[in-house]
Amino acid sequence: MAETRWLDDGEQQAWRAFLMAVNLLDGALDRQLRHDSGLPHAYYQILAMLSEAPKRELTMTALARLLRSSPSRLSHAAARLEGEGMIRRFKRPGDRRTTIVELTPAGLKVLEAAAPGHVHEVRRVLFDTLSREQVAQLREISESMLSVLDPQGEEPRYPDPDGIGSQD
Amino acid sequence: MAETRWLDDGEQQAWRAFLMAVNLLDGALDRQLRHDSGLPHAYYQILAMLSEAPKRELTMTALARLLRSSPSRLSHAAARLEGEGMIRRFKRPGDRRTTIVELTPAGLKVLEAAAPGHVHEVRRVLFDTLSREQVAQLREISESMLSVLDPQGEEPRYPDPDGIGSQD
DNA sequence: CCGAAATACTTGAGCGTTCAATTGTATGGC
DNA sequence: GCCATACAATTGAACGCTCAAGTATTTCGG
Repeated sequence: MAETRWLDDGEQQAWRAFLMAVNLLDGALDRQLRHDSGLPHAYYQILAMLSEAPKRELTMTALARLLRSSPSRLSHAAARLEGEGMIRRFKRPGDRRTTIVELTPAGLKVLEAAAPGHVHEVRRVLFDTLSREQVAQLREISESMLSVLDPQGEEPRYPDPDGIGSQD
Repeated sequence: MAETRWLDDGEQQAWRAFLMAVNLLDGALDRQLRHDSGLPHAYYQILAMLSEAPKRELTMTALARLLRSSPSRLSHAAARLEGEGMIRRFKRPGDRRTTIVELTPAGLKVLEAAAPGHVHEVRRVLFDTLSREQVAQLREISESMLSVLDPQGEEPRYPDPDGIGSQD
């Protein structure tokens, strides 16, 4: 391997600040959601994603792909969420490998109850502190990272027929 | 609570991209470090922080503060790292509540061995994809978040007497 | 000084994530 | 049609993190 090119001062400071911020951000969101709704952030995202899908259902694989989650992680999560009645799982007729996950009315209720507090927290720790310009910058930076971290990154766009909308 | 102000399109897209990116970034760093050195990213950060401290030692509380880690988390981590001989813990003479953590030569070796691969990965997924300007933007955005997430945020500056430098 | 409160850290249970292995099902080559 | 391969999802163990509770020590008010 070639000689390591260490981070210069600017990079170092950006990196450290970024790491700390992300670390704390994640903790804050998770804590707020867990406290107010009993859901970890990752589980909230599952419900949110389902709520926007046509018929509020997706295959496990599609859902995992959208959330950039491993199949295993999703499977474990689905087990809990199904046990609590927030989602339902059933095999797709015609391909018995495929499992379809559907958001139940109970799950939708939980999501809708959790959404306002969550959005409030996202605003508090992120958007309220950033200018409109910084939001655009953050988006470009994030997409830049995604181009490396997830080159295949498709982001299927639904017409959002009757999901509850921009709750995340 | 007042009517919820949902995220507008720009915010929504920035937020989603940011979430995915951070999620994948964290996974990538953790995977690389675990694979190449057996250390989770959080543990690597502990060693890195210690390596920069005077005499390569800090109290548990100071270390936790610097890493924005809970005392509990650090305590668990220290137990494992000590068990593997990478750090050493001892009581401070004069205040028997206080525990001092010291990076051992063995711990420093592990850190130095892990550093190049880690920095390479950080470059690959972050700095290589960003312009110099974007790095500055990311830093400001991060510090903006920190002002809310960690208002007390002191960042003690050591003269870096003989830590191995900018390995993180 | 004495007891209450603060400080410093540790512990154990519960939980989500990861990784590797496993099961079951569909498909493509021949 | 058959078998190897790919695909879809699940499982269980290991492990790090969180939270709440606990231990030990020090400080501080009256």
